[in-house]
Amino acid sequence: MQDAEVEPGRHDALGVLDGLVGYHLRRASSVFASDFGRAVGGDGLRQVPFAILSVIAASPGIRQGAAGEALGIKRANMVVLINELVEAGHVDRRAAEDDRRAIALVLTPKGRTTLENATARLTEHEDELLADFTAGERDMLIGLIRRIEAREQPPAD
Amino acid sequence: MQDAEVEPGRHDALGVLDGLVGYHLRRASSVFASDFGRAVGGDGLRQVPFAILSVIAASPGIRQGAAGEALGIKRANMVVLINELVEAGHVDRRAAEDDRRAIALVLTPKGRTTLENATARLTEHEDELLADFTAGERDMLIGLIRRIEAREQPPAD
DNA sequence: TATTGTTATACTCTATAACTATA
DNA sequence: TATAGTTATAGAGTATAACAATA
Repeated sequence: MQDAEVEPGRHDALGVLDGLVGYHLRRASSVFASDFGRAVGGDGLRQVPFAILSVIAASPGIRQGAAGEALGIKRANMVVLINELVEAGHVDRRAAEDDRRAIALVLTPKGRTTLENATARLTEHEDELLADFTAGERDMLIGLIRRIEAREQPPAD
Repeated sequence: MQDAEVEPGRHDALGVLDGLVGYHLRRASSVFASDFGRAVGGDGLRQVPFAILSVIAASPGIRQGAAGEALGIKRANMVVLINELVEAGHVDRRAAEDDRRAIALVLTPKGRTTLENATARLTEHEDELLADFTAGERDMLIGLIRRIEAREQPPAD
């Protein structure tokens, strides 16, 4: 069994990288990120601001810090992102009732429609991207990914 | 069946986001990225340079452009990354034999040991991160992710 | 003292356009 | 003309440290 020369086409071109789950997750994530841009990027909506809109819609009046925590976004970075969403007319800041340091976030009507339209288009795009997945495979995929997410280590902060 | 009030703990805190595969891939990818830092970040090695080392090791003498293409890295960005790896003593540039415009990349002995050590530690870390996955589940995961990677759209460039 | 939000700043990755030298 | 590499630059996400206001 000699001359096992492998043509460096497709797989083995990556070397040890091909055996690492982290690398494949990174590339797959990038595929969805590009698709996100094709789906709603024309409206200037990006992944992170969209995620923030979704979290606020799910918990109206949520505090800025809690919203960031749900998404793994640091407080310092939330400030700029919320500023952007407020200036775009998607989010309103309100004073938190019980804590005068805190800020409660709510969606504006514009923010709600932006979220709804983007969600519809994103769902279409994801369905297309996963067109050759059976429902079972798709559930399996999400289930496996969720178990990885659960392994997240809390940041030192 | 009333009073189906859902406590906003864990899942529903994300809203529509929770139903999008792209979001979960992004977070899972981030979990592995953080773990990469814990595994080999102390040595100053990052995900992208590590990936480049792996590709060069798999195809010694590969051209700079081909290495970037295998990893989805644009030519302009490869320049800086290769500069960094050369200055770190991990990579040597050689003239391509048949094309005087091109550059052939090879690993130095130091680059090889860096790659080997990092790979060993990364494999350990991935095994730990995926400790509660059966071998079948792990194969299933990689298989599903690869099918997503295959959906990548070529950049306009 | 601890927490919420803020400012300033730096690093990494990615993207585009214009340039050179070779082909 | 087209391609391989380069330079310059900008955008986006993330990270840390220091600060003010409030708890």
